[in-house]
Amino acid sequence: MRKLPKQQRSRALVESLIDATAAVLAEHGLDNTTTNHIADAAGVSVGSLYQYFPDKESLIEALLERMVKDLTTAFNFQLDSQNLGELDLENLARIAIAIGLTTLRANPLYLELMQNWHRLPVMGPLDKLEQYMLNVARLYFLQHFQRYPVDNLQAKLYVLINSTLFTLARYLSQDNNALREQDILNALVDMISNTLGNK
Amino acid sequence: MRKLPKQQRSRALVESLIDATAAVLAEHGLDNTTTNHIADAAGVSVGSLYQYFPDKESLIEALLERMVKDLTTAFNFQLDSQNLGELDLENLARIAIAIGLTTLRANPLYLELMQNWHRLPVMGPLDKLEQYMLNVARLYFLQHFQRYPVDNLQAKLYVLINSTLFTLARYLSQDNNALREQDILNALVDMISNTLGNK
Amino acid sequence: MRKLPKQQRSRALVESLIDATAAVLAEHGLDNTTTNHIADAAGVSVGSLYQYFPDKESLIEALLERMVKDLTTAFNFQLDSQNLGELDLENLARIAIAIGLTTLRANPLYLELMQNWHRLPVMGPLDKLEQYMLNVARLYFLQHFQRYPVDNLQAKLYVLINSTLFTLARYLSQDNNALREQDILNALVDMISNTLGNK
Amino acid sequence: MRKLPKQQRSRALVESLIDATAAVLAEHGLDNTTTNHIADAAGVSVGSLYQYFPDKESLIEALLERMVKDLTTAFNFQLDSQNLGELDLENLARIAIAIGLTTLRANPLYLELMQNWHRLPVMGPLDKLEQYMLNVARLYFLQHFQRYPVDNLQAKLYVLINSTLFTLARYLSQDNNALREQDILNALVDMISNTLGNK
DNA sequence: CATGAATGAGTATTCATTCAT
DNA sequence: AATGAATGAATACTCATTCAT
Repeated sequence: MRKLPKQQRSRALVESLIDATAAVLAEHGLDNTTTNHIADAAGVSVGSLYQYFPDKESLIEALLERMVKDLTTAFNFQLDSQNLGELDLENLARIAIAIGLTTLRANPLYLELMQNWHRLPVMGPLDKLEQYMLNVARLYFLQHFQRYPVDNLQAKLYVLINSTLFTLARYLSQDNNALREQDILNALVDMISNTLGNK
Repeated sequence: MRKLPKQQRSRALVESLIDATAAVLAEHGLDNTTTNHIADAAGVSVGSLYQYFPDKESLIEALLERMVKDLTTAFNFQLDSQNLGELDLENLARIAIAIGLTTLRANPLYLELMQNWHRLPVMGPLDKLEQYMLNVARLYFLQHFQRYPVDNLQAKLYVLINSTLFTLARYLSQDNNALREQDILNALVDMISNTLGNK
Repeated sequence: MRKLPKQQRSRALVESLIDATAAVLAEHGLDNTTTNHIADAAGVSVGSLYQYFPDKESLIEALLERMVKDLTTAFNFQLDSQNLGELDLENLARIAIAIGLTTLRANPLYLELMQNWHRLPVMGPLDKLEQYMLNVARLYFLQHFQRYPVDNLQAKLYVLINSTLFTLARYLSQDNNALREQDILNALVDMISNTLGNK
Repeated sequence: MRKLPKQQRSRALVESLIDATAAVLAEHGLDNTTTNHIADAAGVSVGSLYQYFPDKESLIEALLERMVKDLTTAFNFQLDSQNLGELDLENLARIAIAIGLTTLRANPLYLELMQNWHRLPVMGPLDKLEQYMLNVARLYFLQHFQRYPVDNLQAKLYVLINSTLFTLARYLSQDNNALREQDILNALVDMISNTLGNK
């Protein structure tokens, strides 16, 4: 019972450092993000920063990991609360993408992050997101094999998941967009359901 | 008549600097690519480098632009030589992707580049490639409107083109891949033809 | 009576900190010897370390002092046990040097220390060793004035003692040595007895 | 003829950087000697410093090397000008030591250096001095073998040379000295001639 | 136009030391 | 007395860019 405070403080510090990383990243841009800035923004000394993170990269990685975790948490929550398993492919895809967009939009930083994703020094966490999506998708198809028998499923899932993730990322990172989000959303959903759905 | 030599020299110098950028990038990695290295590799002084390129980024940008140009040239060549206009959607997609992969593989540097694409300081040229593909695709559909009437064409093309480009890029940038290239290719082609083709 | 335990603990802690300093020094090298490492190795917090030593230098100084104390203790022991006073100069020198080498060799750390002596931040304890040797030597000559009347005794002792100490230190700190220890020893003894002995 | 200026400038810069190293070392002490200070003192940018020296250590090494070179040059000069070969051992030793002291005293920095010699990060150049002295001594004995046949010559020279060098260094590095330089000098000469001279 | 020596702002990281608990 | 989390000053080194020759 008396151990919690210390661990809580540590945890809080770690979180606040990731927050600070996000804030500095958003304000100064990736190139002007220094460890000293981050420490300042977190109201902590640089020394403390290095007590919790081995180097600068790991901070950005942690930030990305948090985003991925937020996304998967949001998905899991919906998967549990609604009976997503009952939905058909099209609606599932639509809802999944909507959840993703909502989660990203909920935290302005994540949008900033998406706008700079191609300059981040680490992509590792993306692999996790890809994996998570692949697993969820595989599970879904295991349960609905009858309804949606698919050739070459593995490759198709890989292609569709990466397509969706990167297309959304690119769409969000382009400022002036002639295309409406609704149309993009529809196109993505079409793409997914047409590729996987049997006709 | 006396101006040409000079312009030719300029042009040759510019090319050799881009070559050098590519070589240094491939050999030393993005992080150890310095302007001095590039100038050395090109057999030129740094000063001269800055005579032709305003900064380091522009060198990499030029390199990317060249890649994009190689790609579009290859596409154009095939588009002209074969009667691609006669092909159905599926075969067109398959051939287009094959051309892209062939062109990238023809220059080992381009593969290196793809493996580091997410760390490049510039993405600009990608826009051009996207634009080019969009234009070609639009043209194709203009000519085959009858055969392939498509709702929401603009958005679908945007989504499909970006999906294809980034999925390929990611596929090429992942070293150990459980998926065979052939399967990826098929999945991409399926995705494209199913999304655009009327059923 | 109740005070002793506390003082004993203090004493034990001080010793264990010096031990730890020695161990860390030997294992990580002078440059990677940090106060935190030392505290860890001693199983104590850094705070406690600073309760007993004002700064890092003082730890190394204490270590050197211990070495000097070990040396003088060994000398004293032999001086008492044998009747060194009865020996002639040559044998005295030979035995003294042998005692020194034996003592240094008995503790592997001391050898490490000698190999880095020129990088140690403190030389202070050396003064004490020099003083001790000077005193012993002076005493010896006081007792044998008749046998060994020497001009300029003070300066000669200073020169010989420093010569012996530093030459041995340098010899021990050079890894690959073409010269055999025995020859060095003989040369040193010759040097001492020829310089001080009357002819 | 047109190449000289550039090389001369380089050479001058190198020299001035070594001078600056010496000056900063003397003024701020070894611990507060930073590469930026040195560059400032040399009236040069840090970047330039690193164009000529790979790291900080190499600067100090160069300084020591210069001192060693000054010493050997002074010795060589005297060896040539006077017929040192004709001198007897005692006078040779006396003159050699005097030359050393004179050379060191001629440049106040060298004295500073001697006072901090045990804190210098490099000892390399000392090896060269030792070697030089050994060579000179060996040559002398080759020519005077008849007059001075010596047992165990190699070891004795090693011992005497290191003894002399380090004793002088230590003497110069001790501020308050009860002993007069003259006495030290005599003691050293006695030590050398008695150890090597046959009686 | 070419050169390449010179620049110097910029930054990640360490570690001796302190002090609130 | 003990702890160890927090501190933050301090520093070697890099590299894009400039400009005198």
